[in-house]
Amino acid sequence: MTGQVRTVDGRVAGRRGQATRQKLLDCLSEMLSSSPYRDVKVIDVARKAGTSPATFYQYFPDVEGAVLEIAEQMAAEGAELTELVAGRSWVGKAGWQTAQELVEGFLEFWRRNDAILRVVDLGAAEGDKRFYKLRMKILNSVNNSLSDAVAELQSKGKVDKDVNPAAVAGSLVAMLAAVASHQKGFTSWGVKQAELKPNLALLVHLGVTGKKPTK
Amino acid sequence: MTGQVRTVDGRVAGRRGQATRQKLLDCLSEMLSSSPYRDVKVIDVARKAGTSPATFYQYFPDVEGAVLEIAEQMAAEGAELTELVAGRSWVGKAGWQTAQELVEGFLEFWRRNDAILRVVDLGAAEGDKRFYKLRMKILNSVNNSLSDAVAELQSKGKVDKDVNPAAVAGSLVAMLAAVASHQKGFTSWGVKQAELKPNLALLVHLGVTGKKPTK
DNA sequence: TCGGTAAGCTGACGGCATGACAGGACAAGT
DNA sequence: ACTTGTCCTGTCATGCCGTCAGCTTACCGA
Repeated sequence: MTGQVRTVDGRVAGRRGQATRQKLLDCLSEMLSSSPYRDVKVIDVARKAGTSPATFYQYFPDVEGAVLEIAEQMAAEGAELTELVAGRSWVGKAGWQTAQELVEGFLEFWRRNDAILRVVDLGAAEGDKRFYKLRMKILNSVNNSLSDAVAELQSKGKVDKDVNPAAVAGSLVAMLAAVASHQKGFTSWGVKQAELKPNLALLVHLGVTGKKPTK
Repeated sequence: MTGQVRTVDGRVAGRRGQATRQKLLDCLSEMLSSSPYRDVKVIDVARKAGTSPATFYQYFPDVEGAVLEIAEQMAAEGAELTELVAGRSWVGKAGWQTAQELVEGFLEFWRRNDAILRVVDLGAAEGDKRFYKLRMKILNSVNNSLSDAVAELQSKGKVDKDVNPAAVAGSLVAMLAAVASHQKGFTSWGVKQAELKPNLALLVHLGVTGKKPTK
């Protein structure tokens, strides 16, 4: 089932090959963190991995292809985001707790993977379907959970009927992602990291429930 | 005062030179809309403008430099965003109106300039100070207005004291920008354009005032 | 009208990244 | 030792980058 790892020309990769491949991915990942996407060259990645450009092209069609691979791995790990929202309560003090933990976990995940997420975001915004589906895959768990929570509160009459749960959930998730990408930007608006989180949590809680949290 | 337009090697650009320069910028702008940022080459831009790569380098240090120029022009136009928020009321029906018009105007502005804004966003996220300041310049008017609005409501006791106006405003602006960049993404979550706007307006209103709008 | 001067443009070039291929090195089984 | 298939790299044609010298064009004052 788990499709074997293959080289570009169709051979199956053995133990050594997979190690090389992974090393290339790791080095690419590092490069993405330290220099602008536009300037990341195959030759640099290969050099850093102690191999040659030709080797890189044996495993990946181009830089973009390798980035997709890294992103795919990250998306798999991103399942951890599900735990932040699945089956949580959004009423009373527990609701405030849920919002806080969601914000905390989301920002942490984004910070840990910011370099690749930046590129995924760019690809998605440019309309590349592969990146775009990947972005959905990563955000889906959170998005669906939030959407369900809104829909449930709505069915109980606690949220207005003309609210579209998917739209609200998507917007909140987009907000979290954007703020995470530009965390540094906030400091120059005089907002400290620590202050940011509770305010974000407040917005999430307001968006989901329509009410201020009880703390 | 208005620093004369200069070539890279210090000459002042005359009428003809400025026209060429602008043509290059226009063509670059077009290219950014139609192909991924990473694949935009100087030679393509030059060809499209009916000139040679050497001419491009006469006016700009590199692609990034030219993009900054385009973004700068756009930031100047972006003053129109100020009108969406300056001196508006956030109470009662007028408040709902303000939120709606802000969302509408913001999305429109972003859609019109999405290609350059994508690149600015990327540059800012990568930590490039020039892009980062540019992004602030564009968003500042909206951000400051929202921040002021929250602070005012706060001083009247209508918003909790532990809310940080700048953090809330910044987060809302980031949300608007992110949603605008990924508008297409929402359609595959089953959310239509037309549905998106009122829900965004709702979130903005909730964030600023802490209350549901009266419609 | 006629230089003189500065603006404007380009051909050409060394340098480097890309992407493809064929062939050599290596490990594992027989 | 020999075979087989994996793994890596040297090499090469191609194409973009970024620079420079030098040519053309426009403007201006005498």
